[in-house]
Amino acid sequence: MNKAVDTRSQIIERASELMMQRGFNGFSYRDISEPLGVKNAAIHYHFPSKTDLIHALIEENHEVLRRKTSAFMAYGGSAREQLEGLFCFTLEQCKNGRPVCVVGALAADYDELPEDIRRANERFTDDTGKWLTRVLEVGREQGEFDFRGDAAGKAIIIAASMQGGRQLYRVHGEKLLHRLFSQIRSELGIEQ
Amino acid sequence: MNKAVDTRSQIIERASELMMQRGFNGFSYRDISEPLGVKNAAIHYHFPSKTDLIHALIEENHEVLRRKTSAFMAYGGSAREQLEGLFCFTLEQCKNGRPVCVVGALAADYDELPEDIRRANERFTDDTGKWLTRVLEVGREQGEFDFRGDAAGKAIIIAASMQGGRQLYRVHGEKLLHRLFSQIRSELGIEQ
DNA sequence: GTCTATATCCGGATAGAC
DNA sequence: GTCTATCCGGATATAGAC
Repeated sequence: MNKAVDTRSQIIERASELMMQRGFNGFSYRDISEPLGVKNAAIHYHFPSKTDLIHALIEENHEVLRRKTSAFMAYGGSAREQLEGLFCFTLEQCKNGRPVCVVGALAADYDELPEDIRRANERFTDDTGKWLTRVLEVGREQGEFDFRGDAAGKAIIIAASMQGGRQLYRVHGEKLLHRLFSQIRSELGIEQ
Repeated sequence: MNKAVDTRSQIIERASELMMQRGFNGFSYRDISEPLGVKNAAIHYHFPSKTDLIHALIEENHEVLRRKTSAFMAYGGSAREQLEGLFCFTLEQCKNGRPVCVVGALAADYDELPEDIRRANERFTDDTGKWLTRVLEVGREQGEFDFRGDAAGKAIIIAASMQGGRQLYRVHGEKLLHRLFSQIRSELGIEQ
């Protein structure tokens, strides 16, 4: 692993953090280069334009999600644990200064974004929705969850509320997220 | 109503639209002044700084919400109608190029915002939560809704999912919002 | 692969004329 | 109350040296 690879991944890491903190228009190249101890030109070398950087960043986040969820999809496991993992992940991200998820961070600028970024974003949310639907289905089959109706519909309201919850976290803090998680558990028939 | 008042309110109107479209950092004074046929300086006359403008904009939106909801709070009415009004309002806003609500638009930049704007935002979301909780309570009392547990918790998940739904609207379009609305209705025991 | 230096543009904001 | 003119800082991006 040479220096270039290292710088490249550090840029993506820092850019992800900034995106989730401040959105697409909320950070500059200096916010990345300064803490990394490199110059703006170094970023342009790895990613010619800002949209190239964003594209790489979405793919990277997608890849992380894939790794985290593939084990469950392939071999089965506790649905309850998967759900709590989602809650935990969301809470940790918020606490670590990443209160806006990638999709949310891009939402504000969506129609200015190039087509390929929109596609990448679409695939990302699609995969998340499918994973959550599967968790709900498996959880019901295994008797961990108790709910009626369409698992896909349930997945939509949960996924949407997690995104909205991140926004409300900013305004009302951690307590609100815990109340949201409690409500979701309660609606899945999980005694707490 | 003289010219100044008119310009002032037009600025707020246009700024609201831009905020909900692109977020705090996503628009400039030119985006406001050009379509209004005035110069940037005119905006600075009415609102010395950008945060002054944002503050006025939140208050204005809050006022609109207050007017829309006060009748229900004071005299009672159909809770179902109120809920459908919320759905309709959200969908119309999305379709009219306002896919991000004020809270969401500010979320990305929240910790850069001055204290008074944060307060205004807090009051806004508080009032929304209280209104929705009341709608759910009244709806259950009147037999329009059927759900168990805490109405405030239900309000949180619904409010959060509406905000998140707006973000997902960008990625997956109107169909997703309709599925979200259906799911909420179904979880409130409303036959469709 | 990373640097320095620079180009180009656009942002919010202010001063002062009308 | 709105204009013109201007300031100043910061943004993305490029050219060419090392």
